[in-house]
Amino acid sequence: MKSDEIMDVALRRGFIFPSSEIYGGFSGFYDYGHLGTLMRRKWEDAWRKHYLRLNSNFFEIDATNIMPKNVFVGSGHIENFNDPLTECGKCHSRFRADHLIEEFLERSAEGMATDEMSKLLKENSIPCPKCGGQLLDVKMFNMMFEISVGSTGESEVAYLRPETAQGAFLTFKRSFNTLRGKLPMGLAIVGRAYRNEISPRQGFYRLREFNQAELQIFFDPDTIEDHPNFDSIKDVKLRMFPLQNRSTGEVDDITASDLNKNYGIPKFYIYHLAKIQEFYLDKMKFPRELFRFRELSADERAFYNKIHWDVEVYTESLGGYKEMGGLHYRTDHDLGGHQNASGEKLDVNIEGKKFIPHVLELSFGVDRNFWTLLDVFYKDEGDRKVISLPKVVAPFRAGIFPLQKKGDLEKVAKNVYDSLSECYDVFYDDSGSIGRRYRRQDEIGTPFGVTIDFQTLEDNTVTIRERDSMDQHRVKIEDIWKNI
RNA sequence: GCGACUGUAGUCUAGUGGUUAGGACUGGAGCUUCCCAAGCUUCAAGCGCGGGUUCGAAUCCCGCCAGUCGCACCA
Repeated sequence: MKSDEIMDVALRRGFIFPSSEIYGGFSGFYDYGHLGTLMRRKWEDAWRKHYLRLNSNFFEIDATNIMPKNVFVGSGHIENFNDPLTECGKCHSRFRADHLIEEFLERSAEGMATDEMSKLLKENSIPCPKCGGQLLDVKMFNMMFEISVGSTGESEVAYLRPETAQGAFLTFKRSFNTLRGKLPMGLAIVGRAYRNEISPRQGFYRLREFNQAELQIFFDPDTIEDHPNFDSIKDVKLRMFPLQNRSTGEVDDITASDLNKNYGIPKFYIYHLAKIQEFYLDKMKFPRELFRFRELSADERAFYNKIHWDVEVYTESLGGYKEMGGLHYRTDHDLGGHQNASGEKLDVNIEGKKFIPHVLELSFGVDRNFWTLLDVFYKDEGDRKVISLPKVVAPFRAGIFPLQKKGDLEKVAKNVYDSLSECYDVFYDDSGSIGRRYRRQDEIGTPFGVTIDFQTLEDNTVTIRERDSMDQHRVKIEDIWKNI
């Protein structure tokens, strides 16, 4: 199994570890080791570089992970993240209690207390839809982690954020003012989010504590049909998997302008699809055929998302195309919801025009992207294992090797290491044969090896060895940086 | 959360009531002027956790934790 092989490398070399492992582990939680931390940071930096540069009015902010209950009343999470569940006493299947009541009694169960639902189930002898057995008491299952803030007694109910996005909506008013009232405005947050998954399967794919990179773009809905830079991407062929292709599984290459003309998707949305694809194909170097945008059906997407395509990458270890992120046109759902719940005016007034800005959300799961990079670029070539990570995300840019551990070689190698360390993460290794040291670096994705040998002492040149081709060439020490 | 199966160094694995728990790979130190996993010497590292049965438990029983699969869940 490929996921075992990747997990093997990840554990052995220090990408990720099960959390709290010496106490038996903790399902749905993982720690990042030294390589994983380097690599994730690089992915995040590449993400920042790519998306924040789309517009000079896009910035990163940082918000708290803990927020009071009312925030999630306003966001809708209290209502939508809180499912009343009942379990069959006989076959142990679980069902949404409110759905059963609505179905059997044909009455709304909205806002109904759990006690009342339990009573209704019992009084009307609503049976288990699967085996006819008796249903047990209704319990709320909340996907959010609830915590209490403050000393016991007067503590306030709060939650760990289930997505980073809310921070951008909550600071919208201040951010908009400090950025001097211009739209579009982008607020990015890269950070942790928490969801109390019932059963976090699939190893590293569904976590209870995870990292997100999200960009909320606030804009005037009247401008959605255009984007000032649309012409720059109008001929780009996008990898689209629309609903009507579900049965065939085929991905269509559709140019940006055709998407606009024939599919009626607004240019503002398409522009960002193109930039997302650029990130995956040009920056992350994923093979084109592994990438697609998947259109979600009305059932699959949240009611407030007017347009929603997921970003998917074919990930062998996870068994197919997997969601890496999504592009969500959320309209004024977020700011409108918070305006209603908080009583705070969140509309803007631009040259006499008053409106609540709409939101286009670019949302990515960092950990999933991290895992998928390992998956896509890992190869077992028989006599060596190699992860052909693109330079921008490889934990180390180069390994520095003195051919032998002899006085002068070591001294020169240390100097090379020190000077390259100024701009790159580099790794120094003087133990084992030179071949073994190359292989060690291949396995963690280091693109280059720099070897200091006896010739170096004569003419100041070193060997640069390239990871994927294993080719070597000599360059002067002062030219190394140009060659890696 | 339910059911089935599973858990021996970092990895793979031998061991079915009495073993100094064995091996391979990996890792560390050293030898070899060493450019693609050579070899030699040497060191380190393990029975998931907790109870119970027994004179004695990696081995049998129970609970927990974790993993895989199925069901449910995935706003």
